[in-house]
Amino acid sequence: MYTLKKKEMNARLGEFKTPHGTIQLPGFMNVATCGAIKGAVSAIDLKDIKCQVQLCNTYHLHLRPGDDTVKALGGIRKFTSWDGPVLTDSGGFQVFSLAKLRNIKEEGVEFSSHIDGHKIFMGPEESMKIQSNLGSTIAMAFDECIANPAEYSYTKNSCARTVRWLKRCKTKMQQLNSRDDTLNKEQMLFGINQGSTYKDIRIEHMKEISELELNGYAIGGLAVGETAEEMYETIEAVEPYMPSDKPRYLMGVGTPRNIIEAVARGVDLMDCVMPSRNARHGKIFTWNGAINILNAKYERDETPLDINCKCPTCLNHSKAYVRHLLKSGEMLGMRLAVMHNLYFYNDLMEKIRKSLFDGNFEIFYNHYKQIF
RNA sequence: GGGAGAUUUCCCGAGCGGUCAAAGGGGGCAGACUGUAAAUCUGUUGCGUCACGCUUCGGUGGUUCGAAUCCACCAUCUCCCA
Repeated sequence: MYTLKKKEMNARLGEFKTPHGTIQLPGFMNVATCGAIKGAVSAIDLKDIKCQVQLCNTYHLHLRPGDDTVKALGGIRKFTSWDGPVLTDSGGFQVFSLAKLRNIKEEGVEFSSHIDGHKIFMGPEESMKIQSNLGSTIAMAFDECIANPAEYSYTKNSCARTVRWLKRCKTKMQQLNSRDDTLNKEQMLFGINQGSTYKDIRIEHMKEISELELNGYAIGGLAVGETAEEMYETIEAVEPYMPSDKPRYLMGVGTPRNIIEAVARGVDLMDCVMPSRNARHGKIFTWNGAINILNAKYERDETPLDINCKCPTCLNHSKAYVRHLLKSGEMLGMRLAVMHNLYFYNDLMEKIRKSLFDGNFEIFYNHYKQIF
């Protein structure tokens, strides 16, 4: 259940009660695609990096270890030893990212496994079944994330299909939630808005899916090649049509700047691989902008990654040490960098919430849009 | 003591007379990364007044219009025979 506590500009301070814990909004979801945040970060570390929600992936966990296995082991939360909320992405994004390995039809999508090439079929029913087996807190609707740029007519047809798929998702989930052997009978469902950068299609699509009374609504298909300005304009166009009593989730976004811009436009939830992936590649987020810790100038820098950061890495280690570990290919280097970046993102959300609570989000926004 | 082979740009390693400032790795330097086929990918890596010129392939001489590539000697290393 979503509660709006305060609003400034279009930004919403709120909270979202789930059976697995309350998520303070605006919030960031930490991406653990295969059941772990890449970079050797375990669920027992998540509290230290202020993580509220984990995001896992239907497609990946279905392939390995298999959603039936996860179910047999008590579900994704028990399996990973994380007792907080988990959102599972539907596999819809893989329709986009595995473009060369798939074939889209009305019933669903045929993939070739990226692991061994074997054929797998996933449609709305399959995705819901898998997510039910995983026992996540929130399941995402199975959608098609359209590549950018996209033809108008293709986009329109695809969105119409995504609505049909969404209805099938809802029906299937109701069925699954009422079964005795279902792990999480209160599993929630979020719908996903698509429409590329065509505002009329976006709005029409949003209107249609908002009628389905889902637990939350996501904006998908952004940050896939369009400019940041186009992304912001798309959010602005769609936002008035998103139910205000439900959480709004902008999928797969983004940079710290993208995040404050999205929050300022009424977005509550985000997720992105950027903090973890960039950390593995040496790009470190700080309150003074991003730095590349691999740069030679940090070879003897004894200061922490960010002088103002209270993460486990910054409290204990220097730039020089993290740089050395990363350069040497030591796993610890990735771990320390990933922990920092994720803490930074979660801390960013916390500071956004505080500024909203204190009534100075606009000052915060204007200040950090200069830096990020 | 005799015989065979090696020595290449930071490292490893191609090259066997011109198209070689010299393949390919590694390392270095820099960049990218947005619901993770991503511990990945891209660029760059002798010097300069940089669409041209200069100096490099153990050393010194030599052959040739032209040498990292051929010859002689020297140095160092490896292996085989005594």
